[in-house]
Order: sequence, then structure tokens, then C-alpha cells
Amino acid sequence: MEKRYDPKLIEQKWYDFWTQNGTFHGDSSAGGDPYCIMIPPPNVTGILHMGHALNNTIQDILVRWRKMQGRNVVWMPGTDHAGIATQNVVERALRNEGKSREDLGRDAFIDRVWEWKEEYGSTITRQLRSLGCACDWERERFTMDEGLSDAVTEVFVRLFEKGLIYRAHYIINWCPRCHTALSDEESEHQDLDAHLYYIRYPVLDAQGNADGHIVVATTRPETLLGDVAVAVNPNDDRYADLDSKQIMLPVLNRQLQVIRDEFVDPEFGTGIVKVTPAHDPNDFEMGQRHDLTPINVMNGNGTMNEEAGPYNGIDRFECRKKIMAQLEDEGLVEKVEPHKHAVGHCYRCDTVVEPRLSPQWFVKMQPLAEPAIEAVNSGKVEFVPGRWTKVYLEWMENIRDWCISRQIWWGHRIPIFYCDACDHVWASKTQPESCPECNETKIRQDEDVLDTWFSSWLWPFSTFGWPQNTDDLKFYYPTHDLVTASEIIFFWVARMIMAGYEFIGDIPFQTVYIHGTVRDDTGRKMSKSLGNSIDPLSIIEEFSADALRFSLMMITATGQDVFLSNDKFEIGRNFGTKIWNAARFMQMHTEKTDIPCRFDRELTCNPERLAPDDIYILSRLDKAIAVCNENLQKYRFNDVAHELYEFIWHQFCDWYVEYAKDVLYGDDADRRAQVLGVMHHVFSQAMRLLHPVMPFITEELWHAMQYGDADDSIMLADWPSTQEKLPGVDLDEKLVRYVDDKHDLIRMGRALKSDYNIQAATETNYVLKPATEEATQLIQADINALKSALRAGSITIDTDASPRGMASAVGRLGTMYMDLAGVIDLDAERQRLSEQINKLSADIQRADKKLGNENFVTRAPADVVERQKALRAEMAEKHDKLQQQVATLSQA
RNA sequence: GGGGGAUUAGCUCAGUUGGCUAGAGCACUUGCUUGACAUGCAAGGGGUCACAGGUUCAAGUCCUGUAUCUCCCA
Repeated sequence: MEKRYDPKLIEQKWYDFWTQNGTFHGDSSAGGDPYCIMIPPPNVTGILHMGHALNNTIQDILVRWRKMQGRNVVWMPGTDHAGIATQNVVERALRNEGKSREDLGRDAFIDRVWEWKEEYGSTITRQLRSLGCACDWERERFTMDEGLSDAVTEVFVRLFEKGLIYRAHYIINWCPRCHTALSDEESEHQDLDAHLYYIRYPVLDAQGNADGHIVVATTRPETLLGDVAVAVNPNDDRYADLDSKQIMLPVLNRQLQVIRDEFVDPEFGTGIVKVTPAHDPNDFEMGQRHDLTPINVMNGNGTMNEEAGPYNGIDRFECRKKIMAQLEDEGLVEKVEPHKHAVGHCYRCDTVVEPRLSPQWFVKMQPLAEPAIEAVNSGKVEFVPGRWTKVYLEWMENIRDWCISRQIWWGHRIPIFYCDACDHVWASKTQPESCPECNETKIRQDEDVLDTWFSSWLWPFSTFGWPQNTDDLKFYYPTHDLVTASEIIFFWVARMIMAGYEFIGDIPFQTVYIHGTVRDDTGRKMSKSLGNSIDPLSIIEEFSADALRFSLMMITATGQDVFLSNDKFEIGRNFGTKIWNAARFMQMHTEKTDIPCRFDRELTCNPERLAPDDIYILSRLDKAIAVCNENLQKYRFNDVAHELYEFIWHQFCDWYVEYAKDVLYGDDADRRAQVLGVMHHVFSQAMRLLHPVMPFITEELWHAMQYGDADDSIMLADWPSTQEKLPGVDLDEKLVRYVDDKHDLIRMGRALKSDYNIQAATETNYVLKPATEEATQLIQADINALKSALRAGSITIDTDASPRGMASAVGRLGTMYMDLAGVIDLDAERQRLSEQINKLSADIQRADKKLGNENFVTRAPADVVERQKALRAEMAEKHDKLQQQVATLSQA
């Protein structure tokens, strides 16, 4: 083994090994107990960021753990075609060539997008590989694949024929830059510091003479060009006489209707609002209630249209400025106030979304939502952490229809056909030759494509070949865990549950694990525009993929947001180095012997000759296994990481390996074999426990230690279980407790040296007065281990010891004296002991107070009271002994 | 406006059904080129658990309110 661990080559090597050996592939015909995870398909234009790294590390942990448990595992990978984002990317490239998509035409443009996809579309899946993801790449899918596209068409036609897909002229979110409709979820609200403009609308009396004005408050003055009415609350008696007046629209001098509608908040502005049904969703609804005809004053690109009169052709924001200037000139501006309000932004390009009245296709969601609500209410689908249940239900119970049409070219074209002859509109899975009603051949397909999520919501079954009822679908569906971030609950999770019920009649997955958002160390979301992203690939380059993964798990509390900075990844790197060196140590000693290394398969040891420290580490291993198992089941990955860190670093390396040195450098060949046997057994189990989190280094060491055959993988090794007791080995509780106490004793002995400024390497002499007969025997049998741990010159066991002039410390096993060769500072030692005594006195008092409380003794559970009593007794004993020490000192 | 989360050591965070003397990593102090590892070892210091009430034998933990930060929805 190399002295330094060099992860780069090793990680590449093992990833190739796994993929070449089909380690990640699952096969339904092999049967067994299925376990399936669907990757949240990343955007095909995407590059790996820390959110992906966190998301996929968690999935990989689950997948590798289940695989080792012997489940028939599939982790389904793939990407989505990201209609708007991908089209944007390709259009940008075209623009650099001085062309537009219209120049190319639809078919040529789509060819061009496919070319782009072939060339650049595998960036993120390649990056997932360097993270170590055990995806079943043979199954990789893309939402525009033939099979998945077939599923999309099938679903559209079914829903259309069921009456759940309809076309309507409705106000939707429109991105003027991407030039398409968006769903409500794709319009992200951001609070903006803006203004509330108070504008005077002239009033004429019944005779048509000027009669003052009314004041309306608006955040968007440019839309007044599309006003058709003003509205007041019916209970607002300030404006009772408004009906007898004519309200005139400034600029265009159009007479406006006056309507009364409950929607108007009398507290907002002046209590009068302008009504612009074509440019505001609330106004649109008011318009419908009052039978108003909307006037659209804008073009699709965000400029004003001919309805805007003098402002025709001007950009909407420019128009706002100009119109305010004109109103100012005409004395029609009452005042302008600062105003904070939420404004929708396009989730793909961050342009301010424009509410736009246009014909679009919608899915009627309420009927689909009902079983999906029930699935979560009944616990068939479970959110972890559970608080997300409420978020999901809240959205589902107030679900709104889903706008699925997009005015772009890249995507699944809507399978709707129109007959110009008879106006028949129908959906068809195949390209029809003629109108089914009138047989006319002059038919045309809808120009729009579907929302990308309209294919993503089918992902859990379309990837398995649905609508065909394939063997894979039957075997792996419903899948088990879905791992994603909270941002995607509405976009994707909720819709998948609805699709699962609607098209398969069953849930798509059992558990939805929602992890936190990755933030920078000041708590801001990582984003390209803020420039605060940490690139996972540069972290992998600098620290290794294992380090990235382990560090993320160490610092990511279940479901909480993660605050990251570069130096946090040192945790994982240092841990990897530690493990590497422990393995080197073991190999070094194993090479010197002729014993085989494969202790994990069969621990060939003589139980009679196992020392307390051997028993102890085996017992701690059992505990580590139990803790890991429990926390994996509970999706508490940071607890798993912490336990592995504690066990491998502190229990194994700090205590057991240190203990083992004495034996391994000693001359008892039989004991050497025992210790090496235990060591390899523990290490091989630890590597398995760690494998899901740090797959590369564990695979490397699995082979370096020859725990498996050359063509074997740790990923196929058995997952550790506490049930597998070692033959003939009794993990005697008494011995385990003894070693715990011995560790205390060692710490105390070292602290004595440290307190007296004696270098650790100086071989001082100790006298030990055991507390009990049992302790005497245990220590006597174990004296060499104690001696070497303390680097003692000698340890004299003396049950009657009462030495003078020595520094002392009291532990459960007994009292430890350190010989200071007559140079003890009595005052300092007295001081040292008094401090301990004082602290103990305070603790004893506190315990007495509790135990003296009648209510505590009678009402608290018996075991709590017992524990308190035992603790008190222990403290009192130690207290007495310390006082004796002080007394002995004084006699000197 | 509605809902969620957070507030514990200098920093980042654990602390699960209330029950030890509140823990970890990093940072800090002191000592150590000890035969796997200085990406390390050993020994330390450091906390009024945001604030105010309440429930309880017992509150970091449960309840109410307040403050600050943060996210989602409208």
C-alpha cells in the first residue's frame, strides 16, 4: 500500500470496475426482494451542483445499503428534456450564428436540439459517475425517448378522452422572454421594492361636464391602457354615488364601467381599483363575474400593442415610465408611495412574468388529487421528515388546474388535431390521415408542446416501459424511496403520486425523503448569479468523492439546510487518510505472519485467549452495527456518519489499534494472531458499514486487505448484522465495563502526567490501589496493556497502598498514584484534589436534593431513581477517597 | 395575509417518547517528529440552551407569548 492515499486513480478505477462488472444492474428476472429508487431526473442542460451532490449521495447510500442487504436493486437514472431551458440554450447558440429558430423552421430546429443533446447532454450524468453513484446506467432514460414519449401521448389522450384535459382562454403566467406560458409553479414569487401609484381618473357628471376625479391605486400603471372598469367594495359607502358618474380612462379617454365586487379591499389604496381583465388574474375573475370584455394591450414579447394607442410598440417597463410622465404632465398623479409586493419571475430566466390572457391547455386536477390525498392521509405514502405532509396536503387540497401547453418547439407536441372543415377537435396517439368526423384531409396538429413536467410525472413507470405492462414494471413498481428537495414537492412529487394512481392504480413510491437546501456559510442559497456556489467537482478534485460524500453526511442534519464552505470537506478527507493508515498498519503486521487475512469470513480465534480489549472492540462493533442499522432505517444519515466516525476513529484507531501495538510488537505469536484476527474482523465489518457513504476507499481496502476475491466487490458483501455472533465468543458485559473503566484509569494517569508537566514519554512509576477484589484480578491479568497505555516505568498493585508524596486520582477501578520522585508540591496537589472534591460536593448536594424530594422518589420511574441513587453512591465514594488522599498528604 | 423551520461553546451543528454532571467537528491553549497516520497523538479551556411566563417530582426538550433570522404559499 502507498504511504499516501491518492483517491484520484482509485476512484476512477473502481467506478470502471463496477460498471464493467454490472454491479449496479438489477434484473427483474432474478427475482428476490426488489428495491428501487427513481433519480429525480436532472435537467439535461444542467451541471452538477452541491444540491445534486447531496441529493445523489443520499440515494447512493440507500442503494448500496439495500444492495448489501441482498435486495434486488435498481436505481433508475436519466435526465429530463427541460423544454424551455434547452430551447434557450440552443437558441442562444443560433443567435451567435446570427440565426433564429424561425429561420431554421420547426423540424430543422428540433434536429439541431437533438444534435446539441447528443453532444452536451451527458455532462451531468458523467458528473454523477465521479460522485460514485451506483445508477443502473443500462437503464438510463431521457424524457424525450421514444418509449417515454409514447407514455406521454398515451396519458394525454386518456385524460383528454376522460374530459380531464381541456382548452380554455384563460389568464396564465407568461414569460415574455421565453415567449411561452408557464404553470403557476414555474412562476416564482419574489418580494420587490416597488411603488404604489395613486392616479386620478377624471369624472364627468351626467351632462358630460368635468366633475373632479377619483383616485385609483395601482402597482402597474402601464396596464391602465387595458382598463375596462373601476371597482369598489359593495359595502364601501364612501363611493355610494359613483354609479351616476362617468369615469374616464386617462390617456385613451375611454369610459369605464363601475362595478361593485367583494374582492375589492376597502383598506387597500383608496378603496377603488382599476379593473384590467387581460392583465391581472384577479381582475380577470372580476371581469368574468361582471361580464366585462377584456382588452389585451400587450404583445407576447412584453411590448405594448396597437390597443395601447400612443404607446404601441414600447416595452412594458419603458411604457410605465412614459405613461407616468404623461400623467404627471396632465396633473393626474396624486402621489407615489414606496410599496413592497411579490412579483412572479420565470423560474428559467428570471424575467418578470406577465399575466396574459391566451388560449391554453389545462389538466383538471381535482379528480386526480383525491386518491393522492388519501394515499398520504392513510400513510401509504410517507414523508420524512413528517412535517412535509402538511405542505403537501395544503397544496393538494387547494389544487388548481395545471397549465400544460408551452409555446415552444422542444418537447412533446400536443397530440391534438383540428379539422378546419368541420371544426372537429380530437386527440390521437397516431398521426391521423383525415378527420374522423368529416373525412376531410385538411387537418392540422396543435402547434404547442407540453410542459416538461407532463413527462416527468410519469417517470416512475414510463421508465419501465409503461403503457406496456412489462416484467420490470410488475417487479419494481411501486418503487421504495424517493429522495428530493422541498422545492420539488409540488412540481414533481405530488404529480407523480397523482399519475401513479390515475394510470397504474397504485402509489409510485412508499417514502419521500425531503432533504434540506444547500447554502453557503452565510446562509444564502447557492446560485450561479450570486457567485457563491461550491463546485462539487472541484471538491472531488481537491478532497475526493468519498470526502465530499462523508463530509456532507457528517454536517447535514436530517431535513435541515446545510451551510457549506470549502474547509468543511477536510473532515472527510482526514477521515479517509485515517482509515488508509489504519489499514497500512494492519497490513504491515499481517505481512509478517503467515496467517491469512480473511477473518471476516470465519474468525479463526481461540475464544479462550481473547483479552478484555478484544471483547470490548467486538462489543463496540456490535453497537456500531446496531446504531447504523437503526439510523439508516430512519433516514438519519448524519447519525450514521457520526457513529462510523466515532467507532472507526476513536474506538478502533485510538483505543484498539493502540492497545494492539503492545501485542503486535511483543513475542507471543499466538496472541499476535488473536489480535490480528480480531482486528481484521472488525475492520472488514467497519468497511462494509462505511461502504454506502464512502464507496471508493472501502472497495480499495476490501481488495487491498484481500477480504474478497479480486473479481469480487464489497458492494456484494453481506451487510453486517449483530445477529451473527462469533462462535464461542462471549461479549461479557463485565469485561466491557472493565475496559470502559480502564480507559478512564488511563486517561487519569495521563492527566496526572500532564498536570505535573511530565512529558508523556517519561516512564513514571505508578501505584494502583484497586477498589475491589474483582478489579484486582482483572487489572493483574491485564497489567501489560495498562502499563504500555500509560507508558509507565512500573505499576505496583497494592490493595493496602497509602503512599506518601505522590499525586493521585480516583476512578471506579481504584485509586491511582503517580510517583513524583519526591518532588511533589504538596500545596499544588492539595489544591488539585480540593477542586475535585468541591465539584463532587456540589454534585452530591444536587443529587441529595433530588433524592430527598418525596415526589421524585415516588413519582419518577424506578429506574431513574435507581440510577440517581447509584450515581450518588459512586460520587460519595470518590469524594471520601479524595478526602483520604488529602489527609494522607497532610501527614507527610 | 397564511403556514413551516431556526435561535444550544468563538464557528457549523447534534441532542428522537421530558430523566446522568448538555455533546461532536472545526477553531483555541499546552505538550509531543512515540514504529499506521502532524490530513496525526495526548491533555485542556470554553455554554444563563434567544427572552418572559406556564405545566411537571423533573424542561434544552412540552404549552403560551415576545424578539430576531429564514423558507414556502397567496
